[in-house]
Amino acid sequence: MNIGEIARRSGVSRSTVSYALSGKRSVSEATRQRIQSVIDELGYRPNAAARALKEGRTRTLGLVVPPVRDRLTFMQLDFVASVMAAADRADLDVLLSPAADDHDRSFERIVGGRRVDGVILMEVRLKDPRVERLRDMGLPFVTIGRTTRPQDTCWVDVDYASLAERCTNHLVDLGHRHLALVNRSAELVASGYGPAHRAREGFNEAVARRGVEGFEFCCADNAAAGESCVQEILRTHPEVTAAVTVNEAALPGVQRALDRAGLEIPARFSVAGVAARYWAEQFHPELTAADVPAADMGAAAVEFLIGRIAEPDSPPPHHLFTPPISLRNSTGPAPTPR
Amino acid sequence: MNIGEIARRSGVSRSTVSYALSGKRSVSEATRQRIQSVIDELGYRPNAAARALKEGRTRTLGLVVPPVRDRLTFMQLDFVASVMAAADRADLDVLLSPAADDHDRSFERIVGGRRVDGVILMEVRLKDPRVERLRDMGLPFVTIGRTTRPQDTCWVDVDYASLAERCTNHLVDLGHRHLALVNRSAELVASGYGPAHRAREGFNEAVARRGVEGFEFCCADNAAAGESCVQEILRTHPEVTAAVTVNEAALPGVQRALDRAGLEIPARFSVAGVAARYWAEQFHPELTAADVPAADMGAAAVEFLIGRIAEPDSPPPHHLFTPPISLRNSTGPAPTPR
DNA sequence: TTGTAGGCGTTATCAT
DNA sequence: ATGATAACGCCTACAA
Repeated sequence: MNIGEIARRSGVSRSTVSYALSGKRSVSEATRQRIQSVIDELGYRPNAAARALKEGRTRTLGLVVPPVRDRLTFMQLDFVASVMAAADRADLDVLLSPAADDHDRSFERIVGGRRVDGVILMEVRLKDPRVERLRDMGLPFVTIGRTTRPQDTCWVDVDYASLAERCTNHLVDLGHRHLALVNRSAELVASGYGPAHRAREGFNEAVARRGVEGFEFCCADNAAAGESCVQEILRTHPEVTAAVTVNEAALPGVQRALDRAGLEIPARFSVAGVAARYWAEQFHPELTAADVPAADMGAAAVEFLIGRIAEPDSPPPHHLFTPPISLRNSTGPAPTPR
Repeated sequence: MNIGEIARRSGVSRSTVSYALSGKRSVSEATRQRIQSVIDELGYRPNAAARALKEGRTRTLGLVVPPVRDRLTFMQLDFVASVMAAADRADLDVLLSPAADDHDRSFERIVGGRRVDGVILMEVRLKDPRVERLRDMGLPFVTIGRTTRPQDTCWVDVDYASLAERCTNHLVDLGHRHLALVNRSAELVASGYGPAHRAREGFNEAVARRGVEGFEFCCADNAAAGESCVQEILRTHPEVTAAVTVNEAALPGVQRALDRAGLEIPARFSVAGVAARYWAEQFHPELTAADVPAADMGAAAVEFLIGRIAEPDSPPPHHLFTPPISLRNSTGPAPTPR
């Protein structure tokens, strides 16, 4: 079924059908209705490929997600969901691309084949070849997280440095003098993953300024790793009474390790951090944490991207989210040594 | 950058470039190399829309996911991830459509606009208008879950009836005489959601056959609902000593309610069910459960769909997954009444 | 108010 | 081994 067939059956030309549909020039009410009834009867829909070819745009957004080896974190999933929802509101489709770098076939197809009008790039690293590629292609894009040259790209990000710092300060204020940072995995740190680097900086900064002791531990994004990470903390640094965590996927393991060690939260051990609200509330007692506003970030990313598609040469906007730390029940005064 | 430009710079015709790329007719090694070097230099990629228009296929799969109000369950997420991975392996792109019924604009765009070669439909209901629509369109599709007329569609599903039955039998074998079923939400049941209906059937069947008492409780897909659901079970039926659950998202709440009621698992209360392995292992003690093989199901769905795209008139295959129940530590002998 | 015709970038048929 | 050309379905400038 194509526009020619509709035109034939309506007894008009193809252009009239096209205009009746787009409204870009006036069509007499009588013919408009006749055309519409034929369309309804046959269930005609314009072919998206033909339209894309002619118009030079696809009305589709690319969403580049980390390929699934370790499961996506809730934060990432919330983000995907909110991008979907925001795109849907704007009548845009979302094409998924599981790609960690610019050589992944999927990335190549979507970007090289001009399958999308713009791209949202999740989990960018400080130096990210995909960003270079998109820039070279002249394809509008928004990154989640910033690269090392944030001023000339469009991004949304979470201010991990300041959040880690504030969590640390909160714990020091409560009297804790020996703190651990449960960071993301060593691989992520090694690959130049911004949040991990900035969480470290913020933690180290706060620890130094307040004159207390801080130990950083890298931890893979899963519960088992969280459990063994906390076990290691307790073994190697028994004096530690509080932890800052930016690793939400490790939280259930953190919980379990503390439970098993008989360290009641927050009486004997305090935990504060950054997490999707879901995980914070899943923690027991509920976690004092900065709730990453993944939904807002997804909506902002889509909004930015739509703007850049419309005006590619406008200065790229960005937004650094610094959500407040919700005081819940996982932090308390440092236990008095006995 | 288009094929004409490559042809011009290589000093050949467009068709030669096309054939050099596709290999569908022989091209002399010399010209092939010349063309290739021009392509490499300019970074040319065939335009996907033009190709789709000409070839009549998009090399894209549509994945229809439930729109995000309640968060997607892990099972669903695993499924999305595995579809992505399987599609990627087959060099197919995935277009996302958040749609609960056939009138959702996103569904309409993707299906009506022929944006995809085939569709994977998640969370189908027993009677699902999207299925009718796809059938009418003649677009190949695979459903996750079966409708009431499973023989003439292509699907993969989990055998909830038999799994619920087997969990129930296991608990009865252990001496439990008063059991509860923690089912999915009342809305899902009302809307004709297959797994919820079939879990109920399997549970009722087993309970009747074994001559024990069974109570069904509907429960929304989140932890809070799980907690209040268990509280209600304990309040209204204090004689219940075991629960069968098909609601993985409720598990953390189930756990919390039992903990708070002081009912040790499995000494005082047993739980068995169906869940993504992740949740089963997250439970404490680990949950005796049938682990839904979401990854296998996603891969199978993609495989089926590719087959149907290739041969739309072949008899539609389907596969009912009946994963074994992994005996873990959440089930034990019924407590002796005191 | 409506029709005609060209072109978007590809692939493939028919020539050479 | 290669080239010219028509078609895929749509949109829109130009003409009437």
